Amino acid sequence: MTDPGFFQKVYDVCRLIPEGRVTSYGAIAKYLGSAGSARMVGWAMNSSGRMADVPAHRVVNRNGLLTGKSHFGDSNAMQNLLKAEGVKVKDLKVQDFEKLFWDPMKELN
DNA sequence: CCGGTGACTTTTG
DNA sequence: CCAAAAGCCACCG
Repeated sequence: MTDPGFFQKVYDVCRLIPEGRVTSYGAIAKYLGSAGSARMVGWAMNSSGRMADVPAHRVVNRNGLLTGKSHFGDSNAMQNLLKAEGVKVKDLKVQDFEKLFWDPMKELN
């Protein structure tokens, strides 16, 4: 709390993602000031389930591809969650990704 | 302090 | 077009 690490920030940003919107690991990493540590963002999500309930399904890779779906348990879980929020997903890929892309740098400033 | 690790990203072959 | 490698950096033991 007094010493928020990278992970803690990642959780916070993920929870700030509005429904029906998505973002990329790199964007979050960049927002945190550590561009290039995109992998750490994904890794943080891996622990997120144990430390905090984070909508990791709103975070996808740079192509809008649901790369992390494998960690949800079922391949359809992540895709299903996004669809439930109004995000169109096809073949584990976000449709209109550019339109639904939520940039913390821009939105949160 | 050091090494392993990883849900990324980009470049090369 | 598909496959592989490297660069990247923070957390954990």
